[in-house]
Amino acid sequence: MTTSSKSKMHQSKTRRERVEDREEAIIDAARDIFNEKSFFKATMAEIARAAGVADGTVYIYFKNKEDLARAVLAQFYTGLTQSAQTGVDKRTGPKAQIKFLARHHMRRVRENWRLLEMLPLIDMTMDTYEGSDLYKLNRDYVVVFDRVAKVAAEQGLTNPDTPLWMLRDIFFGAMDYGVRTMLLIRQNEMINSFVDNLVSLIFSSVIAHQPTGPDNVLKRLESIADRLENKLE
Amino acid sequence: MTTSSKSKMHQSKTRRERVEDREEAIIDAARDIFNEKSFFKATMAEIARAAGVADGTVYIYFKNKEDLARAVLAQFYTGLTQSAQTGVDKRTGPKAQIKFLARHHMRRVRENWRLLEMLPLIDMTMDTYEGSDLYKLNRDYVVVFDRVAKVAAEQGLTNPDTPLWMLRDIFFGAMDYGVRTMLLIRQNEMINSFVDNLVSLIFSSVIAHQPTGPDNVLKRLESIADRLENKLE
Amino acid sequence: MTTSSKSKMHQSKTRRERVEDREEAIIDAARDIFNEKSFFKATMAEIARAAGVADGTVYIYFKNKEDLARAVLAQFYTGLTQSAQTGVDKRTGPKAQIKFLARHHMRRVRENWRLLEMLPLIDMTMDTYEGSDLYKLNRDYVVVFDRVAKVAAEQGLTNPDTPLWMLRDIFFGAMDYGVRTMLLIRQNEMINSFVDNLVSLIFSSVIAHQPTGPDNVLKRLESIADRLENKLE
Amino acid sequence: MTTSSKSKMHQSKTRRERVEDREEAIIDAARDIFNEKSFFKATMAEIARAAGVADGTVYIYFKNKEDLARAVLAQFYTGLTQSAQTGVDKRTGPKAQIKFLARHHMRRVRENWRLLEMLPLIDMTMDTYEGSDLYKLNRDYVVVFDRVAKVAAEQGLTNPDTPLWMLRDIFFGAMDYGVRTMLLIRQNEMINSFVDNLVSLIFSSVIAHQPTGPDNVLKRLESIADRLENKLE
DNA sequence: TATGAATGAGTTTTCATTCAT
DNA sequence: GATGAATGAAAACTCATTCAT
Repeated sequence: MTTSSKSKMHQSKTRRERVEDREEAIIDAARDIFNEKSFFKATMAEIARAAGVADGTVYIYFKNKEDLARAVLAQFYTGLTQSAQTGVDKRTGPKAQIKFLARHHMRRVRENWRLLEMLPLIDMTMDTYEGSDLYKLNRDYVVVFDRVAKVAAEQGLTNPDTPLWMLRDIFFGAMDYGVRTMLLIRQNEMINSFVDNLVSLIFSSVIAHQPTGPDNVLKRLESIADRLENKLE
Repeated sequence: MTTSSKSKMHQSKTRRERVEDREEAIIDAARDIFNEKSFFKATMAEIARAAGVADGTVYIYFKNKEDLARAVLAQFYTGLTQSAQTGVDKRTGPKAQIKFLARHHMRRVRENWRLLEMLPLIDMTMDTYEGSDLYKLNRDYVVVFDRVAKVAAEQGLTNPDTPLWMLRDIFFGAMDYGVRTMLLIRQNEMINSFVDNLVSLIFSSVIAHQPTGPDNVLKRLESIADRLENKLE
Repeated sequence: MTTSSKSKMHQSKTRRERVEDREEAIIDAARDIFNEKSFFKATMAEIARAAGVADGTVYIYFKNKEDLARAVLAQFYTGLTQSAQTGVDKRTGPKAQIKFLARHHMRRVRENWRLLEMLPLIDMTMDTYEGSDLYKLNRDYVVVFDRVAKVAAEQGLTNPDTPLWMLRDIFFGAMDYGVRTMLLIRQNEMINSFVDNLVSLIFSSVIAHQPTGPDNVLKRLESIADRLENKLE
Repeated sequence: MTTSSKSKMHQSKTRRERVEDREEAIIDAARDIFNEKSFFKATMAEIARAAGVADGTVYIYFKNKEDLARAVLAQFYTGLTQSAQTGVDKRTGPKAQIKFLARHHMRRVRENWRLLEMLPLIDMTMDTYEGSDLYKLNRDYVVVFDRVAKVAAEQGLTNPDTPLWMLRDIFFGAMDYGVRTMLLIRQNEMINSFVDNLVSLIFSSVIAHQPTGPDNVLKRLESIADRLENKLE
């Protein structure tokens, strides 16, 4: 590569573009390696090799291994949010949208679960997770769900007693766990059935939600019984 | 522990007992360190120091670091299953039992979440997770839930369309995820509220078909009164 | 084990005998392990296990690993010398005796070559090899050859210009080397042919001056016939 | 090594040259340490220190300790073969050439005997010694002898009954053994005398090699006596 | 910017040896 | 004498990170 070629205006890539290409190549390579071997078993040399750059070059773009991992997760979440939102926009009605989100999430998690395991390893270390870039990106992602769930709630499709954040934890938690057991011991293609059940559960709670007088009393009595029982331990 | 069981009065412990104590001391120390620092950041030297033994001693009891981690998880699951079952036995009715299991699970996971993160690191490596000791212990634990959930299903308290294993994944998944978000950004003491919502979600799908009758609540209250009386004697 | 049983006169072994048995058992086990794995790859625990004693017991009989190795080699050389001398005594004429020694040596070395590799590892460390016990035992062994070779020289069967010690080095050196190449790349059963050639080389230099007379051969055959007759009685 | 080969005058070495220097420095250091302390007693840290590099640097050039030892032996054998062949080429006549080879070998072995002891430790481990690089290098070396010995045989200077490989084993075996006893208990400078005797032995065997009728009968009778005698044991 | 050789702290693991029982 | 659990010094090897070119 001669220096003269760099000065021409009609060259295909600007210096900035080339730099961005490199950065992306490194992130892509890191994502694959991290996802294949987990954060601790992956080595920087391996990642550099996969990216087609020298060991030292990685440190020009990323301060250290953890920083690189953060960038990988950031890229992952950004893409995830984007495709999630795009899919939601294409659909009508909260139920269809949530179903899409569920399927979309499970597929992506299934392909990248080892990547996602890095999150607590990396970010929880920092006392200041809230406020961190990664936290914000994760927030952006779940907001896609939140918006749809809010509409569902407004339409009376979900149980008004369950706060949104809890619904969200149940939604994502069930899927993350489900993906793992599917990977381990179940056929891979139960995602659709899993999603149907999960979504119908979330929506079904409201079907009969018409508390009457005696029901309320019973509920309160049950709650009292629970509390007494737990104290008995 | 009675002293009478020892053959010689002038020595507090037999050699065998001391060996067992040591093994337990090492497991205990390892559990604490693993839970504090995660598998990869914990060092064997650190664990040995915490257990009050020399570095080499750990290797008398455990073949290597992974083997030690396996023992830690085995001990954890065994205790978890035991206390779960004990708590279930003390309660009447699937709903109360499931509520107990949920609270119990969340409390334990909250204190040991980094420990539980070791599981995929260790056991997924083996191609034969099914059939591994750890798999069996985990199985034993979820079976406690399965039994209760089965009764609930038989009583028509849950949605008959949702298979048991899916209910299980939703149950445990929601909690594991919930614990994390609580640790990160929410007040620690939302567990009760979270559990109430999760359980009501699981049961709610049929709430209208077979409402909890006054009989059940009365029975539970009577049972609680009995136990309180016994305790106060 | 009660003390009373030790005081009885009719017991099969005296205390001293039992101690000697143990010592021998340890040496035997050590010999096998050393020969199988070499000095550095063999572990004391392994040897103790093979000998059927506890780790610490080995150190009652031998100061340390090197000391044990020395004892093993001493036992080996003692036996080697003994069987060499016995075989020589049974034969008549230097040539037959040397041939026997050669075959005997090669067979033993072939079975124990890794054992013999310990010698330089152990004894050369000491600046005072001459004067060491092992040196003396090795000396005793080669003396068996020396005596026969001296007779051969006196009978003019060997080249009078070659000093005895050189003949000895050639003799043993050729065999030790030959055994190795046989172990590595040649059929195991070339020993006889190798010996014939080596011995004929040593003797051949004078083959023309004093050809083996018919008398000698006749004498040997007569001696053999005698012994066969004795054996058949 | 000429300076003209470098592209820039102001730098003494190119990066590539420095890398090669380092590799050689490590091999040289390793050779010295291995030769002084033997494979197992030498430590990688010690070798690194002697080579003037950090511990980790050694592992850039050699996969592990065994690999380093292999490189040391390879370098040793390559040099040995080269100087042997050069010396042979300078001389005329098989006898003079063999004498040179003998002296050359003994001098080199005397300075490096502990190095050569590594060979069985390293290469015998591999089931496939034949075909290994080290085997080939060793082969190349003995071939220098083989070629000369073949000429000697063709000129009728050696006993035609002794196969070449046996002559080779006797030649090298006698010397390796001789070096050891010289190191241990004899004056160092007996090499020349040893070589003269060994070579004359190898060549003398043929002096009188003209088997006549009665001689053959005697030989056969002797062989029979041998066999009978060995059976008598 | 890019390179990749060099670094060296840090880790796991082994094993000869000791010593309380 | 016998035991075997405990010790802890070593040693091999790894890898994130740096820096001269």
